[in-house]
Amino acid sequence: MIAAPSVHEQVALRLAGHEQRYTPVRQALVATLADAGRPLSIPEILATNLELPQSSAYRNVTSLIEAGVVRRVTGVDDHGRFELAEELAGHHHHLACGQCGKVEDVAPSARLERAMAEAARVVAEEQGYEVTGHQFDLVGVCPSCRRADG
Amino acid sequence: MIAAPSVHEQVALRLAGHEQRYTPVRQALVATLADAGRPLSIPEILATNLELPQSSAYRNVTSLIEAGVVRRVTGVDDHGRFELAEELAGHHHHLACGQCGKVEDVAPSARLERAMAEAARVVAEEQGYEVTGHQFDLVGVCPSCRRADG
DNA sequence: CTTGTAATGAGAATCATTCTCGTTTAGAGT
DNA sequence: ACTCTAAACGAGAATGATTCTCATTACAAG
Repeated sequence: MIAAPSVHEQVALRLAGHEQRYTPVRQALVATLADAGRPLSIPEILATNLELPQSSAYRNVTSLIEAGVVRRVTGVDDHGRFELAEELAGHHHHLACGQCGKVEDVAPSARLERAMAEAARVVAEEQGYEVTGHQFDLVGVCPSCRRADG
Repeated sequence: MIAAPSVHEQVALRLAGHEQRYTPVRQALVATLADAGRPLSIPEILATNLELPQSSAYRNVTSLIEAGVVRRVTGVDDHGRFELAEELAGHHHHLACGQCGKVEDVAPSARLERAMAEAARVVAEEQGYEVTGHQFDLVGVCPSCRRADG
């Protein structure tokens, strides 16, 4: 799966809006995240970009987050995980393996989204919050960990 | 709000099952979490237990997690947050403030739970995962941060 | 009362992440 | 193409949450 060309254009545009350049390192990061189609940790990103220094990975992921291109996802283990913002990758949810920590994307269903929107509205009213988003994560055991468990 | 007596009994029982004692430090931790009614970070726990050493807080929270009494929740900032397991505190969801990081408990609605259960079933079938639980977090801005923003 | 095992707490160690800083590069203007 | 300025780079140090180490203490059973 190759990233759609428009993704790179949008990223360049957003970075420009923050007076930041769309450098080769950043292009590589965006391409890696677009290809993966699931949130990646920094070690996972480094594993697919052998030449990339750790400090550059962290610094540029932060830059991309500031530009609104990338979003940080907190999974079940200690590693932060990163994915393209929903405007670029589409709205979706996550399925995390509680044993190995791997995270997959899950497509949203209309019924679930409706129920969540209603929940957000109710909570906003009851607690006085301004609700800006939601996160729905399923936790389970992935096929390969199920096999390992026996 | 005082913790129901049965909570302490259940905790003692579960710890015993792991050959661990329900010591004063652990009682204090459970009482603190039960009183709070929302996930607390270690600094928050220490703030309400001035005599408690940091290393004991971390060690005993870990013990309680291993005994299935406490659950770790990852919020919007760097601090891990801890709450009583759902068997003790009841099933619920979270509402996190994206600015100050505070996390509140939110009661589940039947309709939302039904939609989530269906989503879990579909995903389990499609991806081959064994789904063991879910997490639904709303993100927003809490009343006091809304005021501060102006 | 002894004895084995769990728990304690102070400090060191670990590990993800962020910062520092001297060097390099991209892009606008000449 | 040449220069200039600010952004970006990368290696390593620094930070900060969390975990580990270890000598000491407290509990439970015999």
